[in-house]
Amino acid sequence: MAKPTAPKRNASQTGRIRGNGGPPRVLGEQGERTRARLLEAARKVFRERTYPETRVDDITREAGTSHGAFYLYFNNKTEVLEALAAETSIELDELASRFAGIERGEAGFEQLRNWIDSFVDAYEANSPVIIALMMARPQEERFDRLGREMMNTFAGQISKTIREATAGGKHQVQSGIAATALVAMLERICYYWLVRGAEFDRAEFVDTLAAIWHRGIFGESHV
Amino acid sequence: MAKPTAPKRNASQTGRIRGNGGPPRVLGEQGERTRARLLEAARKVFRERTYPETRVDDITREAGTSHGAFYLYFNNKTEVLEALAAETSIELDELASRFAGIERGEAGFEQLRNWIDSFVDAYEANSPVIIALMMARPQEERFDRLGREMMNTFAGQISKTIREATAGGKHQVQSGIAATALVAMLERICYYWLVRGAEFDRAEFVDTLAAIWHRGIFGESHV
Amino acid sequence: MAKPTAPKRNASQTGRIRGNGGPPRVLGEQGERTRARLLEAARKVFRERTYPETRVDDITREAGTSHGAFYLYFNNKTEVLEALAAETSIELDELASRFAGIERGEAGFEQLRNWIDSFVDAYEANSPVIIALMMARPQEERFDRLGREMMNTFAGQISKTIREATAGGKHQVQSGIAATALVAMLERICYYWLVRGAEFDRAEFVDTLAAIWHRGIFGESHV
Amino acid sequence: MAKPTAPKRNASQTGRIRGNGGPPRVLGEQGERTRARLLEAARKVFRERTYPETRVDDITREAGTSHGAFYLYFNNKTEVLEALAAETSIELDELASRFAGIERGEAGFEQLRNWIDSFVDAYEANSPVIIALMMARPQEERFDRLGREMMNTFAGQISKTIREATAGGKHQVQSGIAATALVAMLERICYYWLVRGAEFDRAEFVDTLAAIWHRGIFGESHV
DNA sequence: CATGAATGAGCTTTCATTCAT
DNA sequence: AATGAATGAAAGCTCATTCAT
Repeated sequence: MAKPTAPKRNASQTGRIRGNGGPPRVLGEQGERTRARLLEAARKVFRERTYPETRVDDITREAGTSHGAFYLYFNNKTEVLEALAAETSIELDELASRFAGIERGEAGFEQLRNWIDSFVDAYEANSPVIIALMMARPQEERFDRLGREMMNTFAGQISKTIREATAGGKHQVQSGIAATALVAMLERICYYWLVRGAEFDRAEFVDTLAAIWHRGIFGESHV
Repeated sequence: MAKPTAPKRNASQTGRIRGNGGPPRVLGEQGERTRARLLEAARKVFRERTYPETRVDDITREAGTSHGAFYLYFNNKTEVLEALAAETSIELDELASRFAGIERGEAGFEQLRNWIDSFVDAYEANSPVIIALMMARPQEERFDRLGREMMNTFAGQISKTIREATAGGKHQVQSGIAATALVAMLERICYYWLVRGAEFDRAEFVDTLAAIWHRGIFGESHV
Repeated sequence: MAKPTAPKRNASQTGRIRGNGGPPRVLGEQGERTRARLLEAARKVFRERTYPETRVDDITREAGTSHGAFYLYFNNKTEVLEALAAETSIELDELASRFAGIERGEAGFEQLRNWIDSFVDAYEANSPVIIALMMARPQEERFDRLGREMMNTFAGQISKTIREATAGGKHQVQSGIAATALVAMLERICYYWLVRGAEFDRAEFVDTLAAIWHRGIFGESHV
Repeated sequence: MAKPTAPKRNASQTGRIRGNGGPPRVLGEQGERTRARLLEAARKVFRERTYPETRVDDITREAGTSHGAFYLYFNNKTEVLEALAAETSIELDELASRFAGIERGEAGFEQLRNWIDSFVDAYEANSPVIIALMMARPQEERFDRLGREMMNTFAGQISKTIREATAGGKHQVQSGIAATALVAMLERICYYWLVRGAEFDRAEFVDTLAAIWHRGIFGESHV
């Protein structure tokens, strides 16, 4: 009875909730629940399969919705990641801001250990998103940009502390590079540990990383 | 928008040339040349497009061969990467072995600078392979394993040096973790710099990284 | 890129309001208003997007109703067009009937001009419906039939006049074919002009068309 | 074995024959045959189902090839129509050029009959393409343009003849409008007759159309 | 050795229609 | 009378791999 429509390359400006044309359409309670279910499912399968490897069907299957429901709440797969990234971003920004107070000396070391401990938690909780953003190919502009921003926010905070700390010393360090390097190290080693399954002891892990950071920021090697 | 399927292949991944049952077909001179051309082409397009984003067609087009020729020399796409990885592996092993002699003190710092400088060169030359292996998902067993091996070889060497250097000092460092962390740092920051286009000055870059490594390996932060 | 499916509907296409079994639900005042709003919205978006390209959502969005409301008043998309076609049909029938009086000679030419002028107005007002019906594919039985009927009603009237007018003359004309041809011409050229944007001057347009009709109906070419 | 690739929105520049990036790839004999088979199949199913209603699968099924083969020769459905349109275009241009010699008077009437007879043949042979182009929605730029061009080429030729013929006479005709109108008439009435199945006698059809054209171009109605 | 045509599973996305509230 | 969430059958397109020549 219904006459099939000719497919259009340039998708019509339709879309009910995925507000391509109209206002972003406020979701009802049930809709909000489904959307949340989809996000949670996405987070889970991204973790299991990696973002690029995840199929929309993996998400809906996990969420227990129909395939079509997905496109009721997101225009495409990238949008889910963006939504999750927003949450992650807030969490990481907060973490970065807590770096501000890190001091020199023994007390600082203790603070660093705690901070790194928190980083590990945050990484574990957000790894699917962090990884996706950190591994974004330059072609994926959105994610590339998000990834850079995340890195910059983070490294920026560290950089400031390094700049303040680095009074003199023999082997000077460029604070921007050093900060980026330290963050990169933290991110990557968490990846090896938590994702790729390297076997480290958490206490040793935190201690060691804290030590390297401490030396990298405040210290100068004994000559 | 389509994910190509892996038509059930019972073929093993061994043979250097197709026909996995017989003895690894020996290549004539012309065959060797074609194979080399394909490898070089692969290296080039992997750099431009990333391994997972590269299509077999991209490689053959670059190599100027027919599409079918590819499967004359490789059983599948993964094998090309493996072949390239073998070359990379040798180069990196050699680099790692040169780490053995790194000493304490000022002289060691100089050695470190040179070594890191070499690392940067090696990274630049081999980035497509390194990245592919470092980003391999656990599901991709072959690459996952190769990546681990690469990392282990590398970190193992560093680890030994650290173990020897770390006599005492306040904040003890677990040499395995530290080594992995330092290598991870080096790999990742090269990625940001050389692949994702962060703007660092090479001299500063090398100096800063050398300093962090030096402190991380030999040093203890001033308290 | 997807063609929506017609989930098997056993429902007939009759009822003015859903629930095809019972008597055609009488609408309250509010219902009548909503239905009218939907019809008006449909007419508007059909004009902008073409009937087959219009999504039910486009209509409800324009009408400011919920998506579901649409199916409260129409069994499916085709029914809206049918409803609009009914209105158009009346208007065109009336126009066709006014053709009856067209006379021979100079006076008739003037009448023809006026009549064609009215046709242009009617076309402009009803183009979305006319186009949809005229372009209906044979598979779309309903529309195909409606389109034929519209054409027949129209051409029938013209045909009669031609039959009466064509006394003798050299090149005989089959009145049925001629009438259909003239109507087809009028419809199509209005389409080029008003829809596809050909640039014609209205006065010239009406004069020229009137002349061709006049010659076609009454005239014989000078030999 | 093969690692599925992440889908990319911006399709890679790949494509072997469909020369999206490289040179248009010359087809071998077999390829040429398959391409021809696909074109012929497309022409057939376009006729049965209408261009917009035709699915790529309909074409490949008819051609007896796999779905993928289609995309080996055409980038998408529109390209097939374009390819067919090129052939049609040549045929129609040739037909239009043959209009040049049409004369006044009785001889001209005979010429016109023959010409219209040829038009009917050409229409019958090319209806799927002609219809697709004539019904192209303004949004489909390519087809819209092709359709206009076709119409202009045609009407241009007629227009010239009308301009030359129209010496004086009472009811002046704007040659551009008249030409477009006559062509539109011819196209549409062929559509009703040959596609929508109106029942006309061919001889009468040709005679009647020729008469209307003759009067329209040369004649003036008897007053 | 080499070619290039062919295959087909599988992915993303669309939208008419249904239905619980 | 109205809402808006959910469904699911297609459609277009991609590309690793196979194979006849």
